[in-house]
Amino acid sequence: MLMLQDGPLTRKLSAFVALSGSDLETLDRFHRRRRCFTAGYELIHEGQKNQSAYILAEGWACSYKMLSDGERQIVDFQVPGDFLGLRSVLFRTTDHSVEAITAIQASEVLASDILEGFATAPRLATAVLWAASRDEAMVVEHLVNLGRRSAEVRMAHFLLELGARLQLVGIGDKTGFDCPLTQYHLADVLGLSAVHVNRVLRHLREEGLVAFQKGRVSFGDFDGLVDRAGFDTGYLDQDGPLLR
Amino acid sequence: MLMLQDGPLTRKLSAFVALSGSDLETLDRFHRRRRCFTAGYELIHEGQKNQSAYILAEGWACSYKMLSDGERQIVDFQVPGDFLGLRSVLFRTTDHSVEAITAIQASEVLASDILEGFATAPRLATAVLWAASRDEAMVVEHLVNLGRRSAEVRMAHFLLELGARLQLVGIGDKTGFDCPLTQYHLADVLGLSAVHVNRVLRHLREEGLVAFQKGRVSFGDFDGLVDRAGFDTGYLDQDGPLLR
DNA sequence: CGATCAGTTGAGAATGGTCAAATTCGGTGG
DNA sequence: CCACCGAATTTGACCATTCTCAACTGATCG
Repeated sequence: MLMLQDGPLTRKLSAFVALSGSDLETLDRFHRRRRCFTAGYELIHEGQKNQSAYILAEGWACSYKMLSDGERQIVDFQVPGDFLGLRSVLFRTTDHSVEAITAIQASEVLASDILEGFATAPRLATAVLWAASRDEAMVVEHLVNLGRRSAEVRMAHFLLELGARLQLVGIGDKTGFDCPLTQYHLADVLGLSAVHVNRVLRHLREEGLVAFQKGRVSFGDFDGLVDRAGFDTGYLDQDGPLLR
Repeated sequence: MLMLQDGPLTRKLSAFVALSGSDLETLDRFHRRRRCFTAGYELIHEGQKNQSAYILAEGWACSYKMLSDGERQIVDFQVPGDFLGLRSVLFRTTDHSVEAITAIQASEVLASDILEGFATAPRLATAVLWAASRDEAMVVEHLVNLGRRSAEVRMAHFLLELGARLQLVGIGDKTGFDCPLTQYHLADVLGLSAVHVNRVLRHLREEGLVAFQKGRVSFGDFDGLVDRAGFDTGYLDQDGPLLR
């Protein structure tokens, strides 16, 4: 038997579906085309056609849309173990862009890899669809965040969600996590100005709930923060998919 | 050959993929379990398990999440030809609720219907996946709407999107469409207060761009409204799916 | 040692929310 | 047909959150 990779994607999927040896081999074949990109590189461009997808192995990325007035709305961040542009590989054009936030390593996955892989490893297929469904649930939760929560609650909720995602792939724990985002990134994902992000962070820090400083998020009072945010992990830990 | 139904879903899917006779027969079998629900009935409840999905044939519905403080964020409205809870049928639990806005007629679709149907009619499968992908793109666009657009632009954008969707299923045209939504519905989808919704509507009406009155949306100056909203239909009319 | 970029802070302005009170409208019972 | 009810809409006054502009600090980097 081969030495199989044990990357963050494997770790994430295994938390929800018990993958067989053949599933793991198929998943391993997804990682043949390893690529490196520098921080700021735009991997996927809105409106472009016939893109490939990637599995992020190392570093952070974000998906976003630009508006005509030059403003940007970040839809979501991607951390190790996440897919980049999975939907753009199944449908010809993509409706948003994806760029690297840090220097990243990612495996390029072709549409044919996915289609063939799913045919031979149905259990893997359902696991990947589960992950895609979770991503969609997160987008919906962001929508609620933007529509109905105050800046401070929004920030608290966002940091908790990010923490939960990172724990799942073994990065960070209850005390906090390393985080390469700038306050401008937070502004663009939360629909706030960078100035207000700064004020909100200060307030949360002064209350001893979370500190966001020098590339690290430190939870000072985890339960207090959960309470403040009204954070319910329900949308993150769904049951496994239908086909067992 | 049977007399096949020609509902709004058929109409919508046919606009993007040429469905064969056998696709249409399979699609027809999705419509065997016709149900009626009164206005306000909650078809799908957040957190519930093993739900079925529905195809909306007549009337309007909305999907939403409630917050702990009693506020509501509507994620999207569903109009004839849309699926209700498609994702909740493939994954065990659903992360949001769906309720009927008007009295509605909908066909109940079981997970087994979908899986069997997709096996025998792959072209139909890709068409349905295309529709699901379009729905996802709309959620992302709503996210951008909430995060980065002013109340007035948000409203304009929303009404234009709704108009475009309804035209596709043959309800309404460039002059406007009938619309059973209250200003409270608009507030809950746009993340505004009902009072402010009213003010924004008055302003748009006074400028002659759109009127929202007595259950009808009338476009007074369609091009002017498109301009005001920065509306770009790109995310709605994607190309057909990969498999032709 | 400039230059640049992220972060920080203050002052004033604007967008949108809250509260409260009319007004309109569709239906419903008499 | 009319009176009445409740829901939806409309408007005004005031308030809160968040934005914008502008300046300043501190770190990093060539």
